[in-house]
Amino acid sequence: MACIKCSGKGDCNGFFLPLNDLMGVLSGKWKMRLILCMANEPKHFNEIWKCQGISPRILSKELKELELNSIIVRTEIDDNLKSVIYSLTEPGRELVPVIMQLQKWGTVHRENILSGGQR
Amino acid sequence: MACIKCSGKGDCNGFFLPLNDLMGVLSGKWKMRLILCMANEPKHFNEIWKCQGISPRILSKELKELELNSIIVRTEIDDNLKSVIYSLTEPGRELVPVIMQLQKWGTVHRENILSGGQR
DNA sequence: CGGAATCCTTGCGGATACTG
DNA sequence: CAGTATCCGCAAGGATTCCG
Repeated sequence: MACIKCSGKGDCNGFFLPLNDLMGVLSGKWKMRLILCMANEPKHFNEIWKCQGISPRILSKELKELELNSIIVRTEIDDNLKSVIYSLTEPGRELVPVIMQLQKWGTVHRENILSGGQR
Repeated sequence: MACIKCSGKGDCNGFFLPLNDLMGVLSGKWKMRLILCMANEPKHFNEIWKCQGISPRILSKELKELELNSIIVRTEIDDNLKSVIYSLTEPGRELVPVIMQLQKWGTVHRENILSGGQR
C-alpha cells in the first residue's frame, strides 16, 4: 500500500506499475468491449465487427494487441472458406468479472452522476 | 446480456453504454491512480502532484473532471493560508475495490505476459 | 471472409512559465 | 499553495479503398 499513504516524496511509482501495465493491456476505446463480447463464446472477426460499429482497421489492431498480451487467441479454421475465431485465454477470462463490475458501476451510478457532467 | 450472445445485427450498443460511461469517468492516464491515491485519506493538491510526476495542468484538469462526475469533492480549507483538499465521494469509494482488482491482475499476470509484448 | 495500406484529424498529454 | 496560460508533438482513432 505504498502510495495510498504516501505523503509525497515522489517515489510511489512502483506501487502503480501493475496498474500501468493493466492500463496498457486495456488501452484504447474498444478492448474492454471486445473482451466482454467474447466472454461467453469465441467470435469471428466479422461477427465482432458488425456488432460494434468499429472500423476494420482498428478492430484488427486492437485484436492484435490483445493477442500480443495473451488476452485472446486467434485460431484459423481451415475448411476451404477462410475463417478465423478469437477466444479468451485464461488471463483474459479473469478480466471478465472485473470489467463487468465496472460496467455495473456504470449502470448504477451513471444517470445520476453524468447529469451534472459532459458528453 | 445482450451483446455477449449477439451474433451481429449491429445493435448491441445499448449493452455497452454503461461501460462507455464508466470509461468516460476513468478516461485519461491518471484518473485511476488518483482515485487509489485518495483511497485512504483526502489529499492536498500538492501532495498528489509531488507524488505522481504529473504536470500541474493535467492534474488540475483530471481533478476537475473527476469532480464533475462526482467521484471526488474539492474542499477549501480556509485558514489564512490557501489550502485545498480532495476526497472521494461514495460513488468514488465504490470504484476503489474494482480498481484494486485491476491492479492485482496486473501484479499477477504482467511479468509473464508482457514478455511477449511491447513497451 | 479477414484483413492490409493509405491518408487524415483531433485532442490528449507534457513542458514550461507565470499568478493570486 | 493551488492552480492558470501558452505552446507543442505525437499517436490514437477513424474513413475509405484494396487484396488473397
